Amino acid sequence: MNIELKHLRTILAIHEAGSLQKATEKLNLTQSALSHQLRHIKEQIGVEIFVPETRPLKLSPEGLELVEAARRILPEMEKLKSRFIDLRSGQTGRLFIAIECHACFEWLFPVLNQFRDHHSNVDVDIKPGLAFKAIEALQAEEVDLVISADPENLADVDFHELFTYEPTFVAAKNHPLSARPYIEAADFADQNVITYPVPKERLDLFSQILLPAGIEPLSVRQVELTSVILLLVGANKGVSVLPDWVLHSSRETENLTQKKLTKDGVKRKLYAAVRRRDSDKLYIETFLSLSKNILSHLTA
Amino acid sequence: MNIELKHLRTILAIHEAGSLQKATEKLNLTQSALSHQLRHIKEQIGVEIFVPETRPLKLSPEGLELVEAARRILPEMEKLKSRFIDLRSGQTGRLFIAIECHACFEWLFPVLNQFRDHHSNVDVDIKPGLAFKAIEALQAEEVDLVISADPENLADVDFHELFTYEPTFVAAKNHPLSARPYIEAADFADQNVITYPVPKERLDLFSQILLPAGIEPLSVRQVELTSVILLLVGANKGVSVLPDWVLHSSRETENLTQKKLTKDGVKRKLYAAVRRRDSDKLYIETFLSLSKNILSHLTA
DNA sequence: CTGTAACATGAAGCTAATTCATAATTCACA
DNA sequence: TGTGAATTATGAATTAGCTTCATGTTACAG
Repeated sequence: MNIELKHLRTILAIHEAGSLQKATEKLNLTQSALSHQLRHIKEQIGVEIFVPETRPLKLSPEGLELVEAARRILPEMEKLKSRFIDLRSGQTGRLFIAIECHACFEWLFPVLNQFRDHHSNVDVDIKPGLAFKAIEALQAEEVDLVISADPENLADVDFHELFTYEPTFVAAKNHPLSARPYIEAADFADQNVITYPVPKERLDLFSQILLPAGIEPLSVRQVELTSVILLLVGANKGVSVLPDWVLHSSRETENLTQKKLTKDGVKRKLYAAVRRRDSDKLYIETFLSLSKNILSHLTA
Repeated sequence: MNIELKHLRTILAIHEAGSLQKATEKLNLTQSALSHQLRHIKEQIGVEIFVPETRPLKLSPEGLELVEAARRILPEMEKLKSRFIDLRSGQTGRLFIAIECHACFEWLFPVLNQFRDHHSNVDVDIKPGLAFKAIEALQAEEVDLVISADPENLADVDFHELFTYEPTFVAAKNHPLSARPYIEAADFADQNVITYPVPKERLDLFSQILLPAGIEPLSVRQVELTSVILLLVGANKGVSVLPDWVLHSSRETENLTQKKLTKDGVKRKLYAAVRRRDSDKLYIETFLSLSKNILSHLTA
C-alpha cells in the first residue's frame, strides 16, 4: 500500500472545498487528474473513501479518517518546510564558535549578548577544546565560525576581517622596562613571560617578535585566565603581551604600564572564518557587523 | 519547495545504514537513484544536507533535523496504513445499526454484548430516530446495518436473512379472546389495540392482518416500551401483537395468553441489510452469525 | 602515492501522472 | 417524470519524473 502526501492533500482539499470540481483550484490540477487520483487511492488503500454515487462527492467515515490524518501530517510537513526556509535565509540556524585566541573571550561575550537580541532563534555556543584544528572542525561542520588571526586561502572557507588590534607589552609600573619608549625582541631575553597555555606559534609575542628574532625569554609561565595574568604582572612576577582591547577594558590596569612592541607597534588583524556557503546568511552577517564594532563599545 | 515522503525515507535510510551504498539494500534502489534523489532534495530545500566531500556520506546538522522529522512523520504514515489494512480486513470498523422494528431491542442488546467480545475494535452503536428512511441512511453511510422485515432488491444493498419469527396475539388470561384457538382479523374490530408508536404499515398486525382485511380496531394506543405494553395488556387495558421472541424472553408473561394469528399462524422473517461491499467484512459476518443464533439463546 | 571503495553524473528507457476530449451520472426543478 | 445543468468518470495521448546503466570523479586508507 502506498499513500503519498499528494493523496492526503487531495483528499483534504476536496473535503474542504466541498467538491472535486472546486478543489481543482486549490490544487491547480484538472478535475480529471483528481478523479484519476481518487481511483488510484481507492485501489491502494482498498477502502471506499467516498460515499458512492453522490454528487457532489461526499466522504465516507473512512475518508474522514484520512482527512484527520492529513490534518495531523500535512502541518508537520509545512513546519519542516518553513524550518528550512528559515535556515536557508539565515533567520535561524546554529552558530557554534571556535576561538583560536584565548583573549577573545573578552570581546566575544559582549558580541554574543548583543547577537541574542537580533537572532533569538539561532542556537549560539562557544566550543572550547578545539583551539587547534579549528578550521578542520569548521569544514566538518562541527562548528560554524572560527575566530582566527591567521587567514588561509581555502576554497570552501571565507575569512572575514573583523578589526585590527595591537599586541601590547604590559608590565608593572615599577618594572625596569617601564621607562622605555617601546619594547624590542632583545628586551625579553632576561624576562619572565606570562602567556596563555597554547603553543608558542599561536602567541603574537612569539610569532611576531621572538621567533623571527631567534630570542627566548628567561622563563615562560602559562596562565589560563586573563585577569590572573594581569594580577601576576601587577605583582611583578613577570611581563606579558596582550591584545590592546584587553587592556582597554580591564579594571586591573591601574598599576600597569603599556608599551608598544617595536618602535611602530605591531598591528594584527582578527578574522572570522565561516564556510563559504554560510557567508551571506543573515545571522552570520549580523555577527560580523557586531564584531567589527565591538571595540569602540568596549573602549567607550 | 517540495519534500516527499520518499525523500524522508531516503535520508533516514542513509543515516541509519551509515552510507549511501548500504542504504541501497533497505530501499531496493540503485546507488545512482539515491544520489540523484539527494541532489534533488538539496535543490528543493536549498540547504546542504550532508557535509560536502566526505566519504562515506555524513549528515550535516540540517540533515539531522530531516532525520528527526522523518522519525516523527513516517511512523504516522505507517499507523495510517495499518489502520486501513485493519479496516479493509474487517478487523476494525464501525457498526452503526438502524432498527426498523421496535421490539428488536430485545434480542439486539444481547447480540451486541456478545459481539463486543469478538470485535472490541469495532465502534458499535444503535441509531434510533431514523426508523423510516433507514435504507437511505444505509446507502448514505450514516449507518452500516439495518434490521428490517421488508427486503428490497437493491443493487448496492444485501439483505441477509436472520431468523423467522411469528407475530403473536397477546391478551390477559381473563380476556374473552383467550378462549379462541386462534385470532382472526375480524376479532380486532371491537378491541383496544396497543402498539409501538410507528406508522401502521410498519406493524405486522396491520400490514399482515388488518390492512389486507380492511378492518380497523376499536382504538389504537401507542406505547414506546415493550414491558409497558405487556403491563397494560396484563391489566386488560387492551390487546397487542408482538413477535414471539419478546414473549419467550419476558418475565411479565405469567398472566397473559398467547394465540396464533390466523389458523396457521403468521410467519415473518427478519433481515439485516448491509451495503454489498461490506457484506464479507469479518465483523459483519460475526454479527450475522450471532444474530441468527440469538433466539435459541433467549428461549433457552 | 596509489588503489579501492564510495559517490556523482549523463543519457536512455520506462513508469506514472496529467491533460484533453468526451461520456456517463446525479440532482434540482419544472 | 422528464429535462437541463453540473458534476464526476473514463480513455487515449502527452508529458514529466524517476530509475537504471555505464562511466567518471573523488575521498580515504595503507
